[in-house]
Amino acid sequence: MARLDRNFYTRDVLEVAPELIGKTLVVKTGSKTFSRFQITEVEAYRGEEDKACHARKGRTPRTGVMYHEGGRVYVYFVYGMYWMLNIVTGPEGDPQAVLIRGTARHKGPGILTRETGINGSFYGEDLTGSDRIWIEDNNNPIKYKAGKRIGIDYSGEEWKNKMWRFYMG
DNA sequence: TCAGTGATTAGG
DNA sequence: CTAATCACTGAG
Repeated sequence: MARLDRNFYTRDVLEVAPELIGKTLVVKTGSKTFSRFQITEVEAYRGEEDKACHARKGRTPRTGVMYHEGGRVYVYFVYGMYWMLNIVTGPEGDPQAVLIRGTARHKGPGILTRETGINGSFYGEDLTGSDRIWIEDNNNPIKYKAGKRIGIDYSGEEWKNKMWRFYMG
C-alpha cells in the first residue's frame, strides 16, 4: 500500500486527524521486522490559541517540531513513564499535531509506544522518508465518531469541550 | 479513586 | 537553582 505523502499532512489538523482513522501505522520493531497497526483513535491539537495544545506557550525546545510543516513525528515523555506519539500537521509555522491514542492492538497511547519501542529518538522523524516509521493508506471506508479530548482539564471550558477526539465506530 | 515517576517549563 | 505540572496507566 502507498505511503501517505506530504500533501496529506500539510492540511489543517481537523481534516487530517479523522482521516488517520483506519490507516496503517508501520513501525520498525526489529533489525528486519516491521509491525503494522490499524489506527483506531486520535486527538487533534491545533495551534497556539488551543489552550490544550503544548504550543499554547509558544515555541520551546520540546514543541519546536510542531512548527515544522506536516509529516514529522512529535514525541514527548510524560508522567515520568510514557512516550506519546504525535503526527505534525499543517503548514510551516502553524503548530498542530495529532496524538495517536490507540490502534487495533493497543488501547492507550502509552501502551502503543511501550510495545513498539517508540521513544525520544523518533523526535523529528519524517514520515514521508523515514525507514523506521510511516503511515500507509488503504482503501477501506472510513467510519468514525467524535468526542471530547482526554486528560486536558487544565485547558478551560472552551477548549476542554472541543469534539476533537476521533475514534473508530 | 489515586499514586508513581522524571522531563519540561517558568520563575527567582 | 527550585518547584509545579503533566495529551497516562494499573491497581484497589
